[in-house]
Amino acid sequence: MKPPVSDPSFTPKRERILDAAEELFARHGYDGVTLRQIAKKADVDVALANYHFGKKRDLFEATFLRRAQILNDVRLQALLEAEKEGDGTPPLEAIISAFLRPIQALKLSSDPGWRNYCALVAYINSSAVWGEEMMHRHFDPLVSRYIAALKKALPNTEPEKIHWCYHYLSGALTLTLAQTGRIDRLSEGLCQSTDSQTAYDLMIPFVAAGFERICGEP
Amino acid sequence: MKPPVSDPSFTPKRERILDAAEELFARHGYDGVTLRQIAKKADVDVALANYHFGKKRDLFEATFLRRAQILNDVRLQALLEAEKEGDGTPPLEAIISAFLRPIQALKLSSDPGWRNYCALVAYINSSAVWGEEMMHRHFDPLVSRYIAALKKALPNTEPEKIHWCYHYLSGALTLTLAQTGRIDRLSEGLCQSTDSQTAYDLMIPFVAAGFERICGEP
DNA sequence: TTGACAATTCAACAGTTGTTGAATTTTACT
DNA sequence: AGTAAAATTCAACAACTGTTGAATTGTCAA
Repeated sequence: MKPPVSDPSFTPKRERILDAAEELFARHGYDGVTLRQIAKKADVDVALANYHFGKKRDLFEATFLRRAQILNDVRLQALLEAEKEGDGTPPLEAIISAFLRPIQALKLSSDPGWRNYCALVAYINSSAVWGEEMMHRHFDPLVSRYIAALKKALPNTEPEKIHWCYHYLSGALTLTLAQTGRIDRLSEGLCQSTDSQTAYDLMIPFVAAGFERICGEP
Repeated sequence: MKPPVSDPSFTPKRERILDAAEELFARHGYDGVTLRQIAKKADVDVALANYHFGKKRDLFEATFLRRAQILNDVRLQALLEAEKEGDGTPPLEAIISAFLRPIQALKLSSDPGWRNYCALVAYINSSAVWGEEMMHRHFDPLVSRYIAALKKALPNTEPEKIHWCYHYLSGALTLTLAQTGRIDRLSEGLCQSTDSQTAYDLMIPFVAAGFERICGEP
């Protein structure tokens, strides 16, 4: 029962609560999950969630925050590397790759928890109740850096258009993260929601072409 | 208290329940809304929802179904018209327009209920629990016709790619319908979630360019 | 007016919810 | 070994949930 140096408040059961909450919140949303369901899945007493995290709302936020910083870090690193390679102004597709590839990498990583977390982010981003506040506080600071890079890569473009294009990108990504299984049904098994490789390989050029059309670059 | 000829089971309070359910379900999701909240907003007794619709789940489905047929109808008409103008094989952008413009038109219509309904569809489409089954049953039959038209407009393209491109289109549309207000914040007021005109004017060429890039047409 | 039937409300149920304070166990340090 | 603190469980609460059957009101044709 040794805590990792990084987190002094580490506890196995505490972590299991977060894992269970991640999975359940991602699938059923905030109101679709009870603390007892979470406790049962984590094989823990109900009261323990309150002891560690306080109110249900705080547990939800803690679940969201646990991996948010990691995601922001790998994304920032990808953006910085793209800017280094591009001498300060990387080409459009490199910026979009730096935005999407880190997510793909995390989903393909050994930790299966990232799949649930991605679905959780999709839920939050689609929700008018949670999305506006939480995404803004914890993701928009970095997203603003991507927007700035896009403005540099697409000069002479009204900022308004760049924001709308990012909005479409965000939508395509969000539905991909949600993994609702609808594309599987609609394509009659031809495509799979879980096929991250194809999903991101095609999303990047798709979105890049959209940006170029709207923002009038070659 | 005269029922419109079209619906023999019409009742003002019944309709008010649907209106209230539409607004609340769209914003807070299925589990985030109680029957008492709906009844209160509709200024009606709780038991009346059960009398008219049965279980809560049935009320949810009835709310979804009320406008689904209308949406499918106007969309089908738009697709047929595009096919007529294009001599059976309308160009790519005409198909995408036939898919998106009807929604824009409904949102700009006099009935403000369509705004709530669009957010409800966004919620359902983003949900792994509801999306797979309900969207498949009630929307995919028509969507398959759009897919077929896309295949005709983009011959020599692997169907897999067309399905993924439609998936990105669906994602961009879904986030637009959700109207979470995030683009307002991120753009610092430069763009508004409620600005359907710009949202769809830009979405159509954005998506068309994406299709062309992936499916290799001029 | 009466009588039927639909629409609506009233009252109440059994089960579940988030949350809390006290009791118990485990951990870590001397 | 002993002890204080942290971690965990136990037991219970008041409030709220969806749902139902009986009672009341409204509607409209005979």
